[in-house]
Amino acid sequence: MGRAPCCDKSKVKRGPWSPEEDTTLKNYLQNHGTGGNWISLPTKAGLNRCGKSCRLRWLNYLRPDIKRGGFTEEEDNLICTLYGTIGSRWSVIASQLPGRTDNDVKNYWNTKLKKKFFAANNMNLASREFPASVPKFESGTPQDHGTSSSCFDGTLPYLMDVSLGQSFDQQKQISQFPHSNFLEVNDFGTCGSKSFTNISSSQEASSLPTSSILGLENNYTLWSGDESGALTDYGFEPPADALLAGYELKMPRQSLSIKFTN
DNA sequence: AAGCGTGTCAACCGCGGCAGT
DNA sequence: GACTGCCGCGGTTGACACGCT
Repeated sequence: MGRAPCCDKSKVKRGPWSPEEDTTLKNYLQNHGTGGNWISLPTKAGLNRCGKSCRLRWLNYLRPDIKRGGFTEEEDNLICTLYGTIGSRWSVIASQLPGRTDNDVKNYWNTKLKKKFFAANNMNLASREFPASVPKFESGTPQDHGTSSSCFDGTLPYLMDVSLGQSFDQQKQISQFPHSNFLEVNDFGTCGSKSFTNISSSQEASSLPTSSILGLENNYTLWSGDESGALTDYGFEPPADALLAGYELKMPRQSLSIKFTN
Protein backbone atom coordinates (compact mmCIF):
# COMPACT_ATOMS: atom_id res chain seq x y z
CA MET A 1 0.00 0.00 0.00
CA GLY A 2 1.41 3.34 -0.99
CA ARG A 3 1.91 6.24 1.29
CA ALA A 4 -0.95 8.66 1.53
CA PRO A 5 -0.05 12.16 0.43
CA CYS A 6 0.60 14.59 3.28
CA CYS A 7 -2.05 16.94 1.93
CA ASP A 8 -4.42 17.39 -0.98
CA LYS A 9 -2.11 19.01 -3.50
CA SER A 10 -5.01 20.16 -5.62
CA LYS A 11 -6.32 22.28 -2.76
CA VAL A 12 -3.15 23.91 -1.48
CA LYS A 13 -1.13 26.66 -3.08
CA ARG A 14 2.20 25.63 -4.55
CA GLY A 15 5.17 27.43 -5.99
CA PRO A 16 6.88 30.60 -4.82
CA TRP A 17 5.86 32.16 -1.55
CA SER A 18 4.45 35.67 -1.48
CA PRO A 19 5.74 38.24 1.04
CA GLU A 20 2.33 38.09 2.74
CA GLU A 21 2.59 34.33 3.18
CA ASP A 22 6.10 34.72 4.53
CA THR A 23 4.91 37.27 7.06
CA THR A 24 1.99 35.11 8.12
CA LEU A 25 4.17 32.06 8.61
CA LYS A 26 6.92 33.96 10.37
CA ASN A 27 4.51 35.69 12.74
CA TYR A 28 2.74 32.46 13.54
CA LEU A 29 5.94 30.54 14.24
CA GLN A 30 7.41 33.33 16.33
CA ASN A 31 4.26 33.50 18.43
CA HIS A 32 3.25 29.85 18.64
CA GLY A 33 6.12 27.69 17.42
CA THR A 34 5.41 24.62 15.34
CA GLY A 35 3.32 23.01 18.03
CA GLY A 36 5.10 19.82 17.15
CA ASN A 37 3.06 19.32 14.03
CA TRP A 38 3.85 20.86 10.68
CA ILE A 39 0.90 19.20 8.95
CA SER A 40 -1.71 21.04 10.97
CA LEU A 41 0.27 24.26 11.17
CA PRO A 42 -0.89 25.84 7.89
CA THR A 43 -4.53 25.53 8.92
CA LYS A 44 -3.84 27.06 12.31
CA ALA A 45 -1.75 29.82 10.77
CA GLY A 46 -4.31 30.54 8.10
CA LEU A 47 -2.12 29.50 5.21
CA ASN A 48 -3.32 27.56 2.19
CA ARG A 49 -0.07 25.61 2.00
CA CYS A 50 1.15 22.11 2.59
CA GLY A 51 2.77 21.58 5.98
CA LYS A 52 5.92 20.35 4.34
CA SER A 53 6.10 23.47 2.26
CA CYS A 54 5.75 25.60 5.41
CA ARG A 55 8.48 23.66 7.13
CA LEU A 56 10.81 24.02 4.17
CA ARG A 57 10.11 27.71 3.81
CA TRP A 58 10.83 28.32 7.47
CA LEU A 59 13.94 26.16 7.69
CA ASN A 60 15.51 27.29 4.44
CA TYR A 61 14.45 30.89 4.21
CA LEU A 62 12.58 32.52 7.07
CA ARG A 63 14.53 31.39 10.12
CA PRO A 64 16.14 34.41 11.71
CA ASP A 65 19.64 32.95 12.02
CA ILE A 66 20.12 32.12 8.35
CA LYS A 67 23.16 33.37 6.46
CA ARG A 68 22.60 33.94 2.79
CA GLY A 69 25.15 33.70 0.01
CA GLY A 70 28.77 34.73 0.36
CA PHE A 71 30.36 31.46 1.30
CA THR A 72 33.80 32.07 2.70
CA GLU A 73 36.98 30.27 1.70
CA GLU A 74 36.91 28.54 5.08
CA GLU A 75 33.39 27.34 4.47
CA ASP A 76 34.38 26.12 1.00
CA ASN A 77 37.23 24.16 2.47
CA LEU A 78 35.10 22.69 5.20
CA ILE A 79 32.44 21.61 2.74
CA CYS A 80 35.08 20.00 0.52
CA THR A 81 36.61 18.24 3.45
CA LEU A 82 33.32 16.97 4.77
CA TYR A 83 32.06 15.98 1.34
CA GLY A 84 35.26 14.04 0.78
CA THR A 85 34.78 12.38 4.12
CA ILE A 86 31.09 11.65 4.42
CA GLY A 87 29.70 12.33 0.97
CA SER A 88 26.40 14.06 0.31
CA ARG A 89 25.10 14.18 3.83
CA TRP A 90 24.10 17.77 3.50
CA SER A 91 22.36 18.04 6.82
CA VAL A 92 25.49 16.87 8.61
CA ILE A 93 27.67 19.18 6.57
CA ALA A 94 25.32 22.11 7.11
CA SER A 95 25.32 21.47 10.85
CA GLN A 96 29.01 22.38 10.84
CA LEU A 97 28.33 25.68 9.11
CA PRO A 98 26.43 28.01 11.43
CA GLY A 99 23.59 29.76 9.68
CA ARG A 100 23.73 27.56 6.61
CA THR A 101 20.96 25.20 5.61
CA ASP A 102 21.36 21.82 4.03
CA ASN A 103 19.55 23.09 0.96
CA ASP A 104 21.92 26.03 0.72
CA VAL A 105 25.00 23.88 1.04
CA LYS A 106 23.64 21.36 -1.43
CA ASN A 107 22.85 24.04 -3.99
CA TYR A 108 26.21 25.69 -3.48
CA TRP A 109 28.00 22.40 -3.92
CA ASN A 110 26.06 21.40 -7.01
CA THR A 111 26.38 24.73 -8.76
CA LYS A 112 29.83 25.96 -7.81
CA LEU A 113 31.90 24.01 -5.41
CA LYS A 114 31.69 20.66 -7.16
CA LYS A 115 33.31 21.98 -10.31
CA LYS A 116 35.86 23.95 -8.36
CA PHE A 117 36.69 21.01 -6.17
CA PHE A 118 37.02 18.45 -8.93
CA ALA A 119 38.70 20.77 -11.40
CA ALA A 120 41.25 21.95 -8.88
CA ASN A 121 42.14 18.41 -8.09
CA ASN A 122 41.97 16.98 -11.60
CA MET A 123 39.41 14.51 -10.48
CA ASN A 124 37.11 12.50 -12.56
CA LEU A 125 33.62 13.18 -11.28
CA ALA A 126 32.52 9.73 -12.25
CA SER A 127 35.20 8.07 -10.23
CA ARG A 128 35.74 7.92 -6.54
CA GLU A 129 39.34 8.82 -6.97
CA PHE A 130 40.35 11.42 -4.47
CA PRO A 131 42.72 14.27 -5.09
CA ALA A 132 46.16 14.64 -3.72
CA SER A 133 45.35 17.88 -1.99
CA VAL A 134 42.57 16.74 0.27
CA PRO A 135 43.60 16.67 3.89
CA LYS A 136 46.35 14.29 4.62
CA PHE A 137 47.19 12.95 8.00
CA GLU A 138 50.60 11.57 8.39
CA SER A 139 51.47 9.12 11.03
CA GLY A 140 51.14 10.44 14.55
CA THR A 141 48.33 11.73 16.68
CA PRO A 142 45.41 13.94 15.78
CA GLN A 143 46.92 16.62 17.94
CA ASP A 144 50.03 16.55 15.81
CA HIS A 145 48.12 17.16 12.65
CA GLY A 146 44.96 18.93 13.57
CA THR A 147 46.13 22.22 12.15
CA SER A 148 48.58 20.96 9.61
CA SER A 149 46.28 20.89 6.63
CA SER A 150 45.36 23.91 4.61
CA CYS A 151 42.00 22.38 3.97
CA PHE A 152 41.15 21.31 7.46
CA ASP A 153 41.33 23.30 10.62
CA GLY A 154 41.26 20.38 12.97
CA THR A 155 37.99 21.20 14.65
CA LEU A 156 35.29 19.05 13.23
CA PRO A 157 33.00 18.05 16.05
CA TYR A 158 30.78 15.87 13.98
CA LEU A 159 29.70 12.33 13.93
CA MET A 160 29.01 10.20 11.00
CA ASP A 161 27.04 7.14 10.31
CA VAL A 162 28.96 4.30 8.82
CA SER A 163 27.72 1.06 7.46
CA LEU A 164 29.77 -1.53 9.14
CA GLY A 165 27.81 -4.41 7.79
CA GLN A 166 30.09 -5.28 4.91
CA SER A 167 33.45 -4.61 6.37
CA PHE A 168 32.97 -5.31 10.03
CA ASP A 169 32.47 -8.83 11.10
CA GLN A 170 29.76 -8.36 13.64
CA GLN A 171 30.13 -11.85 14.95
CA LYS A 172 33.53 -10.99 16.33
CA GLN A 173 33.93 -9.93 19.86
CA ILE A 174 35.12 -6.38 20.17
CA SER A 175 37.76 -7.68 22.53
CA GLN A 176 39.31 -9.40 19.54
CA PHE A 177 40.97 -6.11 18.71
CA PRO A 178 43.06 -5.82 21.85
CA HIS A 179 45.68 -3.57 20.35
CA SER A 180 43.37 -1.05 18.81
CA ASN A 181 42.58 2.18 20.52
CA PHE A 182 39.27 2.70 18.84
CA LEU A 183 37.15 0.63 21.08
CA GLU A 184 36.75 3.09 23.83
CA VAL A 185 33.47 4.18 25.22
CA ASN A 186 32.79 7.84 25.20
CA ASP A 187 29.71 9.90 25.56
CA PHE A 188 28.78 11.74 22.43
CA GLY A 189 25.36 12.67 23.69
CA THR A 190 23.05 13.02 20.79
CA CYS A 191 23.34 13.98 17.17
CA GLY A 192 20.18 15.46 15.81
CA SER A 193 17.23 13.32 16.69
CA LYS A 194 19.23 10.15 16.95
CA SER A 195 20.16 8.75 20.27
CA PHE A 196 23.25 6.77 20.88
CA THR A 197 23.90 3.77 22.98
CA ASN A 198 27.16 3.47 24.75
CA ILE A 199 28.87 0.19 24.43
CA SER A 200 31.50 -1.40 26.53
CA SER A 201 34.63 -2.95 25.19
CA SER A 202 33.37 -6.30 26.33
CA GLN A 203 30.02 -5.98 24.63
CA GLU A 204 29.56 -8.40 21.83
CA ALA A 205 29.41 -6.71 18.47
CA SER A 206 26.88 -9.19 17.23
CA SER A 207 24.40 -7.82 19.71
CA LEU A 208 24.62 -4.40 18.19
CA PRO A 209 22.50 -3.04 15.40
CA THR A 210 23.83 -2.66 11.90
CA SER A 211 23.35 1.06 11.74
CA SER A 212 26.24 2.45 13.65
CA ILE A 213 27.88 5.64 14.56
CA LEU A 214 31.57 6.09 14.67
CA GLY A 215 33.11 9.17 16.04
CA LEU A 216 36.52 10.43 16.79
CA GLU A 217 37.26 12.31 19.87
CA ASN A 218 39.47 15.34 19.98
CA ASN A 219 37.54 17.03 17.22
CA TYR A 220 39.12 14.80 14.69
CA THR A 221 37.78 13.26 11.57
CA LEU A 222 36.69 9.81 10.65
CA TRP A 223 35.82 7.74 7.71
CA SER A 224 33.12 5.33 6.72
CA GLY A 225 34.02 1.78 5.96
CA ASP A 226 32.34 1.67 2.59
CA GLU A 227 34.55 4.49 1.34
CA SER A 228 37.70 2.66 2.17
CA GLY A 229 39.06 2.94 -1.35
CA ALA A 230 39.84 6.57 -0.77
CA LEU A 231 41.28 6.19 2.66
CA THR A 232 44.86 5.83 1.70
CA ASP A 233 44.73 9.28 0.19
CA TYR A 234 44.25 10.53 3.70
CA GLY A 235 47.21 8.64 4.99
CA PHE A 236 45.01 6.61 7.24
CA GLU A 237 46.19 3.24 8.26
CA PRO A 238 44.20 0.64 10.07
CA PRO A 239 45.18 -0.95 13.31
CA ALA A 240 46.98 -4.11 12.34
CA ASP A 241 44.66 -6.36 14.31
CA ALA A 242 41.64 -4.78 12.71
CA LEU A 243 43.21 -5.39 9.32
CA LEU A 244 43.74 -9.01 10.13
CA ALA A 245 40.12 -9.22 11.11
CA GLY A 246 39.12 -7.92 7.71
CA TYR A 247 37.99 -4.61 9.07
CA GLU A 248 38.56 -2.02 6.40
CA LEU A 249 38.20 1.19 8.30
CA LYS A 250 41.46 3.07 8.33
CA MET A 251 42.04 5.96 10.65
CA PRO A 252 44.49 7.69 12.87
CA ARG A 253 45.17 5.81 16.03
CA GLN A 254 43.94 7.75 18.93
CA SER A 255 40.82 8.04 20.96
CA LEU A 256 38.39 6.88 18.38
CA SER A 257 35.07 6.09 19.89
CA ILE A 258 32.44 3.80 18.55
CA LYS A 259 28.76 4.08 19.17
CA PHE A 260 25.79 2.21 17.90
CA THR A 261 22.30 3.44 17.35
CA ASN A 262 19.20 1.42 17.81
C1' DA B 1 16.60 43.28 -29.88
C1' DA B 2 15.98 38.39 -30.00
C1' DG B 3 17.22 33.85 -29.19
C1' DC B 4 19.74 30.63 -26.85
C1' DG B 5 22.57 28.50 -23.30
C1' DT B 6 23.97 28.41 -18.66
C1' DG B 7 23.86 29.39 -13.74
C1' DT B 8 21.33 29.97 -9.55
C1' DC B 9 18.35 28.72 -6.02
C1' DA B 10 13.67 28.12 -4.08
C1' DA B 11 10.60 24.61 -3.95
C1' DC B 12 8.88 20.06 -4.72
C1' DC B 13 8.97 14.98 -4.52
C1' DG B 14 9.38 10.61 -2.67
C1' DC B 15 11.52 7.74 0.44
C1' DG B 16 13.37 5.97 4.95
C1' DG B 17 13.16 6.23 9.77
C1' DC B 18 10.76 6.64 13.83
C1' DA B 19 7.08 6.99 17.22
C1' DG B 20 2.53 6.02 18.51
C1' DT B 21 -1.32 2.86 18.45
C1' DG C 1 4.34 -7.33 14.53
C1' DA C 2 1.49 -4.51 11.53
C1' DC C 3 -0.18 -0.27 10.47
C1' DT C 4 -0.40 4.74 10.30
C1' DG C 5 1.16 9.40 10.33
C1' DC C 6 4.74 12.66 10.60
C1' DC C 7 9.47 14.37 10.17
C1' DG C 8 13.68 14.98 7.93
C1' DC C 9 16.56 14.06 4.28
C1' DG C 10 18.72 13.94 -0.45
C1' DG C 11 17.72 14.21 -5.25
C1' DT C 12 15.48 16.70 -8.69
C1' DT C 13 12.85 20.24 -11.03
C1' DG C 14 11.60 24.55 -12.86
C1' DA C 15 11.40 29.56 -12.90
C1' DC C 16 14.09 33.29 -13.32
C1' DA C 17 18.37 35.99 -14.17
C1' DC C 18 22.17 36.78 -16.79
C1' DG C 19 25.57 36.67 -20.42
C1' DC C 20 26.83 35.66 -24.99
C1' DT C 21 26.14 35.56 -29.96
